[in-house]
Amino acid sequence: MSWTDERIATLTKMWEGGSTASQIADELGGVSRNAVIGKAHRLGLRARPSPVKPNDDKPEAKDAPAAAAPAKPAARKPAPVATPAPPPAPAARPDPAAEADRPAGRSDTPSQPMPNPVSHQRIVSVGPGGFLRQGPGDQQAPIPPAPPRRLVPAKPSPEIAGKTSLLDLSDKLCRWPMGHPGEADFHFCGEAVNPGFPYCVEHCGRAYQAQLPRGQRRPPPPLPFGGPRVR
DNA sequence: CCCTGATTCGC
DNA sequence: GCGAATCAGG
Repeated sequence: MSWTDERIATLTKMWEGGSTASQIADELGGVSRNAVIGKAHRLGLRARPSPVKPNDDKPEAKDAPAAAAPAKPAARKPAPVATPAPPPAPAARPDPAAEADRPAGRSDTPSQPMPNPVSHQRIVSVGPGGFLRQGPGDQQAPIPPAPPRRLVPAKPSPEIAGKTSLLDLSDKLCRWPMGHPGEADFHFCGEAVNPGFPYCVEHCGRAYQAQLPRGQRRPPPPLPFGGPRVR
């Protein structure tokens, strides 16, 4: 397998989206987890919570910096090269620049068909309500809402009028979330449930989907990544 | 053991 | 450039 533009794009999106190298690997198919990691690094996509080497940098203070070089594993690295040239490396490098300059190179032809984001069913990473599932290490804003200073009887906003709110839910009404929590018009489906399920028939179709065996996932997947929120 | 990403190095 | 082998932390 070779790294085509599309495969690289998938890799990039999934990597930045927080998918693990393993997930990316068997999503792409034909490549190993190592291959994905190797490629990701070659692409310059690095920096993401690695289990190893959290990088503990507290060098100077009063220690001689010179004696820190040959620490331990000489078994693999011969490298007898005498290169005592420590470049000052003055330029600070802002990382975000690397990913911002991509629009030109893309093959975004108008013939690209991706008209129906609703019908995609990537089970791995999009949850009900359209949230992108991420690893625990990837949470960015742990504290979204500033708590109100005074509790007030939650006046129903105009947007929610007639909608099924949390308090309206019963085991007869579909609990499928519409919109996103925190938004003014967040509510629930409210249709009559599919008996025995928490959702109506339509949303049961969204909630319960067959999981294909690992190796058998569809090879050319419509990407969930970059795709709009499903609603 | 399993998982993870990082790194090295022969190809 | 590629990726298996290896390392190392969770």
